[in-house]
Amino acid sequence: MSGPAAPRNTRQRTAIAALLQDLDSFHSAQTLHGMLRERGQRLGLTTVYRTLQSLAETGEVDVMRPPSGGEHLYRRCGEGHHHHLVCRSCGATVEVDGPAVERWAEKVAAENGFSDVSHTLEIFGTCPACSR
Amino acid sequence: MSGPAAPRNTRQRTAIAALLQDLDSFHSAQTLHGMLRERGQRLGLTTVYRTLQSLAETGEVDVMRPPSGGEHLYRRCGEGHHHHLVCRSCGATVEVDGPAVERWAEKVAAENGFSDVSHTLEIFGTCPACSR
DNA sequence: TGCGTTTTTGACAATGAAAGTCATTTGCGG
DNA sequence: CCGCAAATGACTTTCATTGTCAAAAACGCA
Ligand SMILES: [Zn+2]
Ligand SMILES: [Zn+2]
Ligand SMILES: [Zn+2]
Ligand SMILES: [Zn+2]
Repeated sequence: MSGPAAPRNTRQRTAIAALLQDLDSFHSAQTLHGMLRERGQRLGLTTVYRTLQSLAETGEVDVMRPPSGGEHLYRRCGEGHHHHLVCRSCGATVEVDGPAVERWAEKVAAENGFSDVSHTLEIFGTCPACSR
Repeated sequence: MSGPAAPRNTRQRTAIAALLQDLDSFHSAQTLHGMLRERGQRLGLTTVYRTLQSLAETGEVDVMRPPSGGEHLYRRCGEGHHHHLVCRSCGATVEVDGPAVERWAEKVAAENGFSDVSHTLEIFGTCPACSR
């Protein structure tokens, strides 16, 4: 009956979590790994991949796949369901909520007899700083 | 001043377009290539990739990247902006419209000073046929 | 604090989708 | 039918991500 064993507190996992706390935009595993090395951390890229995956599974970080293609991007986000307004140029991200959208998605799915419904929604644009 | 030269009418391009007309769910380049070969068509995978990319650029097909990861999926869709309600199990797809969502996205972006706005939105679920 | 068990790590190899290469083929305008 | 630019495809390359497995580290317990 014991839940799914909590991950152990390793130096690497702690460093990754700490870095994500400091960042407010989405970054790839490779970029995060680079940042950590610059900070003097010694860890493997494989570990970064695995840890991000683990954090994503428990909902501690959000994952997004940019429509333009390329790597998966990760960001430490607030609790609960939300969406993102992301700057295409600098990655600056604003968490947004849309209760009406949530209801609309549920309704559309129900009308078509779909069950077990989820959705993805991201808004992209150029942020004020970048449009100068 | 001449527009961007129209693509030539090749046997391969015609076959790909024709196959997409017959299908109503999203499929990967590899899957489409396999289907075409089964139909007796002789063409290279590279050509399928290139043609799908070309069709996507002109908006003749929609591209989606499943959140679960994996290959890009393509589907011949109706004109104009719309979104998709997709069965996670069989890929069955319903095109859906949400004018209110469009306005909401615009408003959220405007409120945050973002310009040049676009968005992605897909709804996933289990279709009636698959939930039997 | 020392031990034993189990998880985590990381260097390296393997995978696989997608893009690049380039010689050959082919559509198409004249 | 000619000529040329675009398209094709077998092959190579790229590169994000996952698999492997021996060594290292965490943690419950004595
Ligand atoms: Zn988020
Ligand atoms: Zn939502
Ligand atoms: Zn289905
Ligand atoms: Zn829309």
